[in-house]
Amino acid sequence: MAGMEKERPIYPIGMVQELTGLTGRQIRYYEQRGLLKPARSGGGRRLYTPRDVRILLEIKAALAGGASLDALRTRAGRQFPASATETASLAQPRDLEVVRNYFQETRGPTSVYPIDHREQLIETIDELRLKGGARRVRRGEKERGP
DNA sequence: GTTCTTACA
DNA sequence: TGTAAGCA
Repeated sequence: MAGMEKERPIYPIGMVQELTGLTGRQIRYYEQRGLLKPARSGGGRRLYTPRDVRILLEIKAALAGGASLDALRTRAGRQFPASATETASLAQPRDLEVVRNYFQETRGPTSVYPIDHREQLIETIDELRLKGGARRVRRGEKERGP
């Protein structure tokens, strides 16, 4: 069945860094914050599944869109990430373009990201942008950095 | 050589 | 978050 592929823990953190473009520090930090729980090898090494990689990419995109780790952690408690709609909803209306741009232009890291999911995400974002109207960023409002 | 934990700028 | 130290 679709979505029932084997998700064996196989990637060492170094590989995950290459796949996501995140630093080991960030990856471990997100785990510390409860967004991930990778398996461990006998020697204590972290082993990530393809799903873990997707989750990290979701986090990266959501964070770029202005979402907070706490907001993401709330979702993680259940079945993070879930859907494209949910990912898009994590971003602030004014930052939807940032998230959309990420999924639209990102190359390497998305080699492990389901293309259909990405396209669905972009469509969802476009819908939200239209529905939410062309809300503009208020001048003087605090910006979020990486 | 790679990853891990802890700690500090 | 980055980086360094000291291990496994």
